[in-house]
Amino acid sequence: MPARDRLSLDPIAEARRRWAGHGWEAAADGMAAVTSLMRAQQIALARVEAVLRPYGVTFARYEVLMLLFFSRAGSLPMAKIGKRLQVHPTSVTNAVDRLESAGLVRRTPHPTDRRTTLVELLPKGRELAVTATEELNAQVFSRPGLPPDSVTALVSILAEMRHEAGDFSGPRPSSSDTELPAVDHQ
Amino acid sequence: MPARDRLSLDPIAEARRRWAGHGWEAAADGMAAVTSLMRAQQIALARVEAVLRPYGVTFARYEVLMLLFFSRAGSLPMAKIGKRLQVHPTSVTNAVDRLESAGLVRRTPHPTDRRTTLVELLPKGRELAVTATEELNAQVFSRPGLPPDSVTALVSILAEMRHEAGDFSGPRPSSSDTELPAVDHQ
DNA sequence: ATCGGATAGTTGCATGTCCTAGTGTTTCTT
DNA sequence: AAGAAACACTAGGACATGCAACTATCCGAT
Repeated sequence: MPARDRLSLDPIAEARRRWAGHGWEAAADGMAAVTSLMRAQQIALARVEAVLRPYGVTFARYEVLMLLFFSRAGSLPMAKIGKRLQVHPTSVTNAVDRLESAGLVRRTPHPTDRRTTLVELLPKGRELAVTATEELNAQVFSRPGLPPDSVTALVSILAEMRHEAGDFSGPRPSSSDTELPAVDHQ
Repeated sequence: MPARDRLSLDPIAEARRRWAGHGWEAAADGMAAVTSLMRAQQIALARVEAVLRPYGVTFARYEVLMLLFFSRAGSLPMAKIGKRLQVHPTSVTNAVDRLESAGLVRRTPHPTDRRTTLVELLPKGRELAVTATEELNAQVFSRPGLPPDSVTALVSILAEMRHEAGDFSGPRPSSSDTELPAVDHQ
């Protein structure tokens, strides 16, 4: 994260004005939204990866680890990982390859379905998951650089957008859902 | 964009519940925000790149094109492009290399400062900028998959986040700023 | 006038992600 | 039993990012 010179004006606000000034008013807000999303993701990812780097995992691999961490048996089929994380099967293969090389997970055959291979979280991986998460929580997640209201509003709006894009079919979680007690359903 | 199976439940809402159920309440919302950001960006980027693909440019290169398009002289120094788009100098070199190969821009020496090279938008690049933008406006920016209120709220929240992260030092644009007429200032 | 630091841009290299396409195996469906 | 579908892997390419090293140029301070 190089300390780049900060600009005096918000470049996205400027771009939005230029869009509007060019007769593209109807699309100006959408353009600003998409561009903001790109930049904000970049910022968030950089913060997360900086914390994760000492542990030798990327965010993609950390997500795999956490998925296994929260799974009942501590293991999941490759395909299920891909679906839950919304990534390509090849990306799962790649991520698991590296996690396996690092001794954090292990591939084991599925007991009944011989097509599928299970990914099993090893003790070392479980330990790393906890440690890295506590570090992430402390350094990033518990201080996202926004007031709490904005954070929940952001989550809510993005959930709406993801739902609209077809990420999940169930009811769109409203912000009030986030206040409900944890219902354990598998 | 493969038509992946949509999940029944919002995976991020589930992860948030698990975080909370594990004693990590203070970080649960932040985790959900960061994860949502990642996924939403992926969705938005996929939509944009799908529109841009026929034109042979990526979003990164399209942004360079638009920056030049809106510049007074139709040309900018490399360094200025990097600062405005918040990307590394190497990324600018890379993007300009490809834009130049495609005959969309041209490198020219700076008249007074012989260190800097100017990137000049060529007619073909200007034409592509307009055409691609109109396509993007029609297919993505003018229908972001969110009600207008949510779009402006999103832009506002992300602006707050970017400002907090040090992206720009000026006043944080409030949502009301987006309603102001286009003031042309260079 | 010149020395040294800062700036501009490029290059090479490594890492990581995503995607397509093709392969082989296994399971499900009819 | 035959065909369709699902699962995982491999190879290869495109792309963005980041760091380090290098050259050339500019500019400020002595």
